[in-house]
Formats: sequence, structure tokens, C-alpha cells
Amino acid sequence: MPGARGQATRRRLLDLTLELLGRNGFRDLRVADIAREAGTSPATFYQYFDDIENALLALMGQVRADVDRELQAVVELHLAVRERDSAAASQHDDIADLARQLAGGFLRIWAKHGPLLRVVELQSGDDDGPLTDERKRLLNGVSASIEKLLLSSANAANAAEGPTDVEEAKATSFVLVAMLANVAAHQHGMISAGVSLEALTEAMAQQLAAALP
Amino acid sequence: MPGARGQATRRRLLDLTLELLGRNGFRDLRVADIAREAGTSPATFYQYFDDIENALLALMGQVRADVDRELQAVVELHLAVRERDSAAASQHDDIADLARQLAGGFLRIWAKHGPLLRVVELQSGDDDGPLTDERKRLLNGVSASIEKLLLSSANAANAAEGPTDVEEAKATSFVLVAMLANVAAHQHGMISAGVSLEALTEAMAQQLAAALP
Amino acid sequence: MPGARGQATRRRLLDLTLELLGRNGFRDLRVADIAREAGTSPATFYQYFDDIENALLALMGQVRADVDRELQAVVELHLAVRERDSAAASQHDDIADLARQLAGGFLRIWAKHGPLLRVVELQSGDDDGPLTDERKRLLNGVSASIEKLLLSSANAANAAEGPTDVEEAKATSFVLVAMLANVAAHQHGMISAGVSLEALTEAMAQQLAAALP
Amino acid sequence: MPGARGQATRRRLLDLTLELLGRNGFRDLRVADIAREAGTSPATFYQYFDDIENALLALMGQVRADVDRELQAVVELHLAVRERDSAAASQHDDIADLARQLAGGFLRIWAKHGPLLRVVELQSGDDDGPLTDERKRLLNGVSASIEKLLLSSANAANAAEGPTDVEEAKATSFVLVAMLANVAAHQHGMISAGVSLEALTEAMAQQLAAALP
DNA sequence: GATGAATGAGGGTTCATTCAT
DNA sequence: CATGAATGAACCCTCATTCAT
Repeated sequence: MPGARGQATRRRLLDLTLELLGRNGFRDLRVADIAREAGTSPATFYQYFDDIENALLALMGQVRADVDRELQAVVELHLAVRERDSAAASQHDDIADLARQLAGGFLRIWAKHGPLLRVVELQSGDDDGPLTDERKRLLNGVSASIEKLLLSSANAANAAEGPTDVEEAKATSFVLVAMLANVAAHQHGMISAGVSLEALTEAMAQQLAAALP
Repeated sequence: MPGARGQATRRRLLDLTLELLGRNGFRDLRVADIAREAGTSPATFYQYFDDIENALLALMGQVRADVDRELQAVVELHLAVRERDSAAASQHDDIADLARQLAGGFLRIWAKHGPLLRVVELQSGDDDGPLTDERKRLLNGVSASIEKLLLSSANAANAAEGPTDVEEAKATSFVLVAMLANVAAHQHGMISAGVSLEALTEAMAQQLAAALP
Repeated sequence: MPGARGQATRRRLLDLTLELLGRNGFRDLRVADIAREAGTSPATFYQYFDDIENALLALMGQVRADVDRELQAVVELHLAVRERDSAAASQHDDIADLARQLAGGFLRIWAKHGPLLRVVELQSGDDDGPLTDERKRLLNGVSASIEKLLLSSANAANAAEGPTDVEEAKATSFVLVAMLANVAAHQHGMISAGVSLEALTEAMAQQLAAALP
Repeated sequence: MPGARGQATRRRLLDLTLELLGRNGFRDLRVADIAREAGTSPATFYQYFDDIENALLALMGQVRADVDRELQAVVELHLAVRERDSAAASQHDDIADLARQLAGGFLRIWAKHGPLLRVVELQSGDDDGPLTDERKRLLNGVSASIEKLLLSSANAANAAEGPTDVEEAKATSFVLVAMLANVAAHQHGMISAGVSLEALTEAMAQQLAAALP
């Protein structure tokens, strides 16, 4: 429906929303500022978005794409491969690889979308708006995949445990994702504190590998 | 410097700041509301605090006390005991105990001070204000203790590794604390998603135990 | 940059700033009042001026124009004429005329812009804000012209005096301008005390004429 | 009525009112600040003064004393002397002396009480409060003396002029006082502009001498 | 498609002033 | 005589949001 000029304006508004979010933080993110820096007027902003939260939601689309590609797909691929090679437990090296890929992926995605993800994280405690839902969808996808991975091998190994296993797997997947997400969110501070990115990745991967089957 | 009546007023203001923070969230935390609910006027609030952030900072004092007592002290105690029984590596059971205590401690403290800690988490990253500093001090204490724990046994086991060990230990301690803090911060959501508090504690403890020597 | 409608609003705001300044005085000059009387809202005021002082500064533009036209130009004209008729010292009558013109001009301009000029006068001394600068620019123009006039004839008469002359001329010009400005500023009170405007003009003119060459 | 301790407190409050007036200007003169700097509390301030204006009024007492002694008395003395030596017009030298004394006196008093006098000057346009009255009393005394001086000789010289003379004398006295007061009020700025205090005094004295009989 | 202009609504903050002790 | 504590009453200013063009 939208013409080419409109598309460009919308893009510019989104870009500057992200830019200013990173520069000034969420609390100082104002429609007037976004519009001015985008070279247009506040009124124009409202032709494309209902409010700021709405614009952030639109920005989340890109994050979703990255998360799906770099995190969830990696786990799912691993699962598929394992299913094909059904018989044996997965190779030790494969798990280590997966762990490192996940750790790196989290770090990369947070480095890229940090400010945006931090806002989402924030809102997730105060209210139950659409941003909170978005966060759930984002991380739940990954954590569900990890849960599947945990269960897949559990089932294979000792198939007689019952429902406890499911809860256990879910708990562990939550815990792992929490770790990955929070380290990723604070990577800047940690690196400032004297830990290299590599050491961080390695430590995360090790924790993951220790839990994955 | 403060009289008894003043102390009481200040307390009431702090209490209601916390109360309203939990009820309405940070973004809707207003001096006028705090004052009204505390049975005083906005002007009175400003006699005790420069602004809202300042009041939150004061509230952090209590959190600090809890963290020091329930988290850091536990690790330090463990370290002291181990040092006394110097010869052998610590007992397997002791580690498991410590891990469970830490996990439980984090969950408890975050359950108690959740709203406050979530705000602190939020601000960290956006800016470098005093709240960010407070967060660092809070978690750095715990993570430093864990780092010491990791190094203490490393030295005992194979004493010839070099500086890498230190960075590795630091990275691991950061990762563990990040896990603990973030699970604790989102425990409510996780429990809503169908994981019992016990399962959560167990999963955290397991991750901890896997990493601790 | 400003549209026609905006210009009109801005004008109305300026007009009412001046009006209320005269009616209520500086200390009771409030943005809310100005806006209400101008038929708009405080928010609108702030779209055109950063604060009240800023609006006053804008109003000073008109005063500047009047001062330049009615005071400085008069002296400069006199100087030009005298230069042309180089040979002789200026006629006694010319000086008397100039003096009367200046006296009348000061009285008229202060009668017209009194409240504004009084504010400017006030601020000068307390701080070094933009209003203080404006006052200097305003009166310095006149006083510089008078200084030139004093020196022009001094040079003609006895051309060998030295640098003292310059300081003397400057001091005298300051003193004369101070007299003119202060009488003009308090003309209302003086007239209330039983002195006619004519008598005042005459007295000022006499003082001027006594000093001018 | 007031005990010794009370007197001391009152003195301290007055001293700091003046001090802060000079330091921050009238608009930023606050009861709380005065009290704090005086080492007491706002409540105490109100035990001695109804409000800030009231305190300033009290401070004006000292100014009055200086004005009476250094300005009015000088003129009156001159008048008395002249009356005694009735026959002749006053000596040329005497007038020059008087002029210089007056000029110097004004400069000195304003240098000493500048901030206070500037406030009085300010209020004298906006309203008709007690401060405005005080200003009138202050300068009217001097100007009345000068008027008497002008008339004394006029009467002596050509005793047949009529009521115009009185108005003329009044106008001239107003003009002279306005000059003296305004130069004195802005002496700081003028000196900054490169005129020495001596040159200023001389220029003022010359204007005076030219007008006085 | 874009925007100049306007504003309702409300939050932050200040300060003179008053009691009760 | 002094003051800790409290506050009513404003004021300043900002910002999301809406029209009319």
C-alpha cells in the first residue's frame, strides 16, 4: 500500500529510533527528537506509528529474524541431524560445537541489538504490554528448542522417568537461556572488567556443554 | 543529624517508594504519588531525597545487606572452611550444599527485592549513573568470592597454569552470577510457565556444582 | 523559517509580554499569564522563546531601533554637519538644539519603553546576562557618539593635549548619558513631584549644553 | 526589649542578607539561604523580620545614615556657611569643593551599598511599597538641599522672578541627583570600560559646578 | 505524503511560611 | 530564644498528540 517515498520516511524514522535509543536510553527517547533527527516532523512520525512502543515493536522484527537464524535454527539443525543419526548419542564434539555456536550467537545478537533488547527486558517486569510478549516469543523459541534437545537424549537413554523429566528439562533450558541472555546483555561491562570476549564465550560454552546431553 | 520524627517520615517515604515501585513499575513512579500515599506532601519528599533515583539508592542499602549476608558470606564461609581443612579438595557434598544455598539465596533475595533490582538492572547499560555503580558493587562482591573459590582449588590441583587461569576463573564467575541473577529476576515468569521453584533451584544448583571445584 | 500564522502568534506573545510587564512589573511576569492573555497556552510560549528573559531580549530589538533613530542618529547628524562646515566651531544655537533634541528623545523613548528599560537597568549590576549586554550596546552607542562630539571640538580647539583628553571625554560622555537615562527613567516620579516635562527637558538640555563644545 | 543573644542573631541575619544580596542578587535572595549561612533556621528569621523586604528595609537604616552624613550634611553645611557670609555669592572655590565632595560621596556610598541601592532603584518603578518610599526619602533629602542651594543664590542675585524659578530649581536638582546616582550606580561598569575613578569624579564635579551658583 | 502550529495534561521542583516542641 | 519538620500554593516546563493546510 505505501509508496516509495513513504517507505523511505518510515525507514529513516525506524533507524533514528534505534540510534537514539542507543544514544540516550529508553527514558530519554522522545518522538520530537526522533522526528527532528530524521529530518521530519513529529506529525509525520504519527503517520507511521501509533506511539514509540509501536516503533520499537517494528524494530523487533529484525531482532526476531536474527534470533531465529543464529540461535533457534542452530539448535533445530542439531536436533535434526541427531534424529537422522538416531542410534547413538550425539558426538561429544558436536555438542561442544553447538555450545560454542550458541554462546557466540547470543553475544553477537546482543552486541548488535543491545539497547533494544534491554528495553524489552525492562518492560518484562513492570507490565504485560506487547513488548513483554515479544520477549517471551523471542527467548521461548530458543529455550523450547533446548528443552527438546534435553528431552530427546533423555528419552533415548533411560526412557522410563515420567513427567518430572519434562519439568527438569524445562527448568534447565530456562536456566541456560537466562545465563546466555544475561551474559550477553552485560558483555560490555564484563569486558570492561577485564575478561576477553573469547574467555567469555568459552565459559558460556562450557556451562552449556556440561548441561547438554 | 536527624530527629526521631524526621527519621520516621523518611522511613515511611522509603517504604512507600518501594511499595509503589512494585505496584506500578518504575516508569509510573512519581514523587507526588509516593508523598500522598505516605501521608505527606511532595515538598516533604524533597527534604529527604534529591530525587526518586536517590531514594532508590537509599533502598539499595537494605538489598546490599541481604546480599552480603545471604550470598557473599556463604561463599566466604565455604572458603574459610576449606582453607582450614587444607589438605584435600572439598567434599562433593559440600559443593552441592553451597550450590543449593547460593541458588536459593539468589531466588529469595530477588523475590524480596525484585522490583528494585529490576530497575537497577534496567539502568545498567543505558547510563552510568549511581544505580549502575550500585549494581556492580552488588554483584561484583559475589562474583569475586566465586572467583576466589575457583582459583583456590585450581591452585591446589595443578599449580602450574599461568595467568590464563585467572581470566578463566573470572569469566566463569561472571557467567555463573549472570545465570543466578537472571533466573532469579525472571523466576516469576518461569514459574508461571510451569516450572516449580524447586526444579528451578535444582537446575541452578546443578549448573553451579558442575562449574565449582 | 516562520509561517505567517506563527509570526502572528509570536507577535501577540511579545505584545502581551510588554503589556503585562508594564501592568504587573517584572517580578510578577509569568509565562502562564502572558499565554492566557495572548489567547494561547504556556506550551506555545515555549515554542517561540526559551524563557521570559529571552522574550524581553526580543522586545529590546524595537527599543534599539528607536534609540538608534532618535538618539544616536541625531548626534551623528550633528557631527556630520559640523564636519562639513569644518572651519568654525559649531554655532551656539546648534548645540542648544542638539541638547534639547537629545533630552526630549531620551524622555520620549523612556516614556514609551519604560518598564522594559527599567528591567534591563535592574539586571545590569546583579549579573552579566544577555540583558546586561543589551543595555551596554544600547547606551554605549549614544555615549560613543557624544564622546566623538566632545573630542571633535577638543581637537579643533587645542590640538595638543594628549591621551588624558580621551579619558576625560569618555568620562563626560558617560556622565551625560547616565544623567539622561536616569532622569528619563524616573520622569514619572519627578513629574509627580511637581516638575513639568518642559522644565525637566530644559534642565537636562542645559546640563548637556554646558558640557558640549 | 531584646536580649543580647537575640541582638546578635538579628545582626547575623542582617549581615548575611546583605552579603547574599551582593553575591546572588535580589531575585535569588532566599530566606532559607540567609538562615543557613547565618547558622540558624528559617523559622528564626521570621522571629525578627516579617519577610525579606522587611530585612532590607532594616538594612536601609545604615544607608540612610551614610547618605545623611556624607551627602546631605555637606550641602547643608555649605548652605549654612554661605548664609553666615551672607553678602557675597559663594566663592568659586567653595563650589568646586562642594561639587567634588558630592561626587565623591555618591561614588563612595554606592560602592559600599550598591546591591542594596540597586534593589531600591528597581522596586521604584514596579510598585509603591515601603522600599519605594525609602528611596524617595533617601534621594529627596539630597535633592531638596541642592534645590535650596540653587534658590538661595537665585534669590540673592535677582530676587524678582516668580514661581518659575522654583520649578526650575527643582528640575535642576532632580537632574543633578539623577546624574550623580546613576553614575554612582554604574561606576563599576564605567571603570571596566576604561575610565578611572578620578576622571569620573572630575566629570561629575564639573557638571555639578556648572549648575550650582 | 508532509508538516507548521497549537495545546491539554501533568510532573518536577521550589519556597515562603507556620507550628509544636 | 531557637528550630526541626512539614506543607500549601505556585511556577516552570515538557511532551505526546492532534488538526488544518
